[in-house]
Amino acid sequence: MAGGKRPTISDIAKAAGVSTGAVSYALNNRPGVSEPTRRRIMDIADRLGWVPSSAARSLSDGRANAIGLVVDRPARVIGVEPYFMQLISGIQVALAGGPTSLLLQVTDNSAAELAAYRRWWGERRVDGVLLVDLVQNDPRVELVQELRLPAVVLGEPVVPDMPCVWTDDELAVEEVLEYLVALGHRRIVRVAGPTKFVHTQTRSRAFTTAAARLGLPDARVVHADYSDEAAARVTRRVLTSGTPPTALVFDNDVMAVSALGVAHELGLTVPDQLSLVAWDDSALCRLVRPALSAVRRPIAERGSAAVRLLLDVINGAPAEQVKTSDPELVPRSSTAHPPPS
Amino acid sequence: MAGGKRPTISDIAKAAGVSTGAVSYALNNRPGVSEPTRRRIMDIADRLGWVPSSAARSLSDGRANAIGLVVDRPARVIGVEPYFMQLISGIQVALAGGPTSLLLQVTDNSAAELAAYRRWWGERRVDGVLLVDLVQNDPRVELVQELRLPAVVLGEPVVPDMPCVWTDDELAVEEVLEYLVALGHRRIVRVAGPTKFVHTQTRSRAFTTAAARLGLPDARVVHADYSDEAAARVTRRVLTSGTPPTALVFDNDVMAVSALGVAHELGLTVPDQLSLVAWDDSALCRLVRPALSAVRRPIAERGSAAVRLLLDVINGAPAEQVKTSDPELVPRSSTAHPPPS
DNA sequence: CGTAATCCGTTAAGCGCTTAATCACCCTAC
DNA sequence: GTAGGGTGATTAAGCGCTTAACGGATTACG
Repeated sequence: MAGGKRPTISDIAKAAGVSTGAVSYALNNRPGVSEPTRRRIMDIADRLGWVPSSAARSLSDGRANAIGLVVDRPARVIGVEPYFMQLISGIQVALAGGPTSLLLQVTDNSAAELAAYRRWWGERRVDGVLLVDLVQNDPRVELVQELRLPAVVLGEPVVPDMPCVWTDDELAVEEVLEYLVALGHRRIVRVAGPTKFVHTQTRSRAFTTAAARLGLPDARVVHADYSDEAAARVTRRVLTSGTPPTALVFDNDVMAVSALGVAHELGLTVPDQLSLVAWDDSALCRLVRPALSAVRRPIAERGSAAVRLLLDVINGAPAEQVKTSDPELVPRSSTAHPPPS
Repeated sequence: MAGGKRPTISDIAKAAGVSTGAVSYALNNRPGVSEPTRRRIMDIADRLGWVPSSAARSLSDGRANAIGLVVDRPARVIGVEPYFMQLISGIQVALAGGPTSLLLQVTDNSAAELAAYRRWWGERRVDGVLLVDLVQNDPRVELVQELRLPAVVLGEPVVPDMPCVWTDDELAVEEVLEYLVALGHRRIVRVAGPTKFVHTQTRSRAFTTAAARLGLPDARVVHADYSDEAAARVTRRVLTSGTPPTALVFDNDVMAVSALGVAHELGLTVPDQLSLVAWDDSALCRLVRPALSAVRRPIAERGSAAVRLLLDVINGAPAEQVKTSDPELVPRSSTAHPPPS
């Protein structure tokens, strides 16, 4: 309680009249001390407000009691996306109560991200890491395998033997397309995030496949970078093309909202003349007028599940591939029948 | 480079044919080794890919090389506010390159936040902490002082001897009011965040003072909790009262956007019949139609400055109170002359 | 030429904790 | 009566690094 001096196990040992070894056994609930002694030691420990020094513990047992997350998105974009904060709050839920802390780093390029993992590993600062936004042949995967650094991917199981937590996005893509088709749409364009991301590719593939199955020859995918500027540019181009689509599906909320502005500017009313669907539901989607129909994914759940899996993997569990609950389309006011053509 | 085995200084010592002490001196750029030896040692060190073990270093020099940030906002709200992510990205900028990492925790009640600080201190896991969202007689201030845990407040200098980084919100409040008055508004209501926060009080006080100075008897402050639901409720009440205001000033972007929806629902056009100003500018403000006039604060700058100050304080520097650059009003399309009454 | 100062390096203790090895007892079994 | 087997404790080594204290060799100086 008092400021400055932190009690150590040897303070406890002195107070209890036993060796530090006994204190350690007692405090860690291991055999080697009698019940009365254990009780006495524990009483003294929390009377003194003892908390184990993480450095000492790490040094001796090799565990950092921390996991790392690095988010590689330019500062410009990072503030905008609610995704990460929701993810982090999910992570915390799974971490709460336990001895493990979260180390966070935000970088603005992939090299810095790799360097961060390497440094954390070298410093023995983390027991494992979470990997988000996987790209094709992601160098991080190679790195963590080379370093034997336990890691869990937040995303589809594309790397064999790599534990991951994923959400069935294909299902959601199909649901969205079927929903739009049921409304009468035939010309649908998907405004995707950067091609490099695995999840972008997954969704695009699912989109193309489902479009073929549903007989939509005009369905296509265009790319932007998640920013509102790029989305506006792309949307404008698409909407002013020869035979413009009647529905757009976006890879995040910001781009969808941005498109709403573009539609307005072009004199297109949403949803009567143009339907819009956002991915990742958010306050943004709810608040905007018209409110955006969106695919809601269990983001916090992903975070929690990933942490639990990572902690297991750190403890030597086999590399599972965990699926979260399914995403669902939340229809709001940005989708309706297409105008009669 | 290779997986599994991390080199230690004694590996380096062996390779260089010197003692570990010499290696330590060389690697830390301290006197005690000759230039050639130092160079040889350093070469070997980075050929081996040596990185100091943070646990070992902490244990021996007492430094954790980490700072902590705990954000106490309910999960429901956290994802929505771009504030924290921007803050974090500012924090990272100041941390980049150095040996210090960021430990992040999200809690949903104040007791858990206190417990987190206490635990980090006990575990010697952090060298200092950042305090956000100060409240009146904040128990965290007492705690860090009692523990002698270096801390920097992100907010106004209300606690003497407590280092802080603040932004001149009063100035911004005045600017906003003067701007609205210049447009012709006389009935202005401020929709604030929770009263408990010091920054809420500061702005409210500034608002009341400036309103008096400008001769606005009807100016008043109502409170919500930063959420869109609460804001909608409050806004609806205010706008349907006897003599409704012609301009509203909000404490965050989400509430302002929410109000936009309410206005729409009540058949009030923005900005012609109602002017809206958001605090903290964001993509949300830019993207919404009409785009919201907003007060832009240098949030990332705050984060960077706070980290720099905290690192100084940890190194024994005196408790400065640093002011960031001033906030500025960014006028957009949500503010205009009030309707002729 | 003897002594002091300087330079470069080694030794060893210590940071707080874990844990294998050991030990001192007491109990039981044959 | 002694070998064997538990208990419940202590001892001590070790995790990787820092750093005060020490020491041997070289150089400077009166």
